[in-house]
Amino acid sequence: MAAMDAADQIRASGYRMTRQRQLVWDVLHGAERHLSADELLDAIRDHDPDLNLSSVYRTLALLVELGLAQEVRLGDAVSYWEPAHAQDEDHLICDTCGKVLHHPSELVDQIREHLRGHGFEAKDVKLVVHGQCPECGDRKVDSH
Amino acid sequence: MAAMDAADQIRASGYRMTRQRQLVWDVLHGAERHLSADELLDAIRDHDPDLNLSSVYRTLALLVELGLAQEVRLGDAVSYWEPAHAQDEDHLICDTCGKVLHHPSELVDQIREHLRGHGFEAKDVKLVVHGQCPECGDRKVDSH
DNA sequence: GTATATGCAAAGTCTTTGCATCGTT
DNA sequence: AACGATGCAAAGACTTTGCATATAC
Repeated sequence: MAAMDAADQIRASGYRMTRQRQLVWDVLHGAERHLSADELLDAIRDHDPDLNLSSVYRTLALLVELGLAQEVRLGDAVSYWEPAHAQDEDHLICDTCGKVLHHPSELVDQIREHLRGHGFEAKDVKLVVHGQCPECGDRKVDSH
Repeated sequence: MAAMDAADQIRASGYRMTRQRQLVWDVLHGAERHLSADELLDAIRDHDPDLNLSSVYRTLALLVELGLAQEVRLGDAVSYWEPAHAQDEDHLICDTCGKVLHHPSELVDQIREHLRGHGFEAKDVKLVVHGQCPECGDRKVDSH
């Protein structure tokens, strides 16, 4: 059973596969960190100078509709985007180096269970943590 | 030691106390849920029809500067505002009744400790959970 | 060939800012 | 009286939309 790639899934859903959609998906999928629509456009223009920002937005909306991408709001005015991973509900943002980590752990499940114990049935959990990642923390001596 | 109210604190910080600032503070402080700048304005206009949206924004910025209010981003385009409580780092949003609860618990501390155990020093933790609150959950029978 | 996707420009939403006037100190 | 705060309108940042053209199927 060959895995369906994004192009297949787009076509299988009755949409057309275009150069622009492929570019957006490739860059989004290959990115190490979250990108805003604008940053995505910049990155794509290295490969192909002719792509419009509105196409980026329209493609992102399509990818979200198909469950291939998701929007992330980190607390700024802009939205960031990443390939969809249901488990990536937590975002650890290092304020020193700027990296955004996903914490591959049971943390979100723990939160869910904790809340269930208090009667709140959690459907969607979003955890955004600013702080200092292990690498950056190592370089800084504790204050006392 | 009499507690300093918002008006005192504004004056003590060298700012002037105005009708507009008082209104914003009163409504913000008395609100049961998070309000956007626009909603805040609507609520205030019940008391006083002459208040400009830009004054609302400017007052909110001032209150944040003084540590009296804080901005909350729940995942929409708009910002919401509430009186500052360091402990209110979690927002439980009921998708059925729309209420926003603060979970008065040790949950955020647990998250912090969990992450510390993994080497990430959390400074600012934001937890936004959509789901169903105890009251609304009770009214709905489990699917099997 | 036809219907969908794109590019461009215009509009929309939320927030901020410049400037003359008003109001607190 | 002086200087900070307000109202108004204009501009800014980010995103969406209308429409003619281009392109995938």
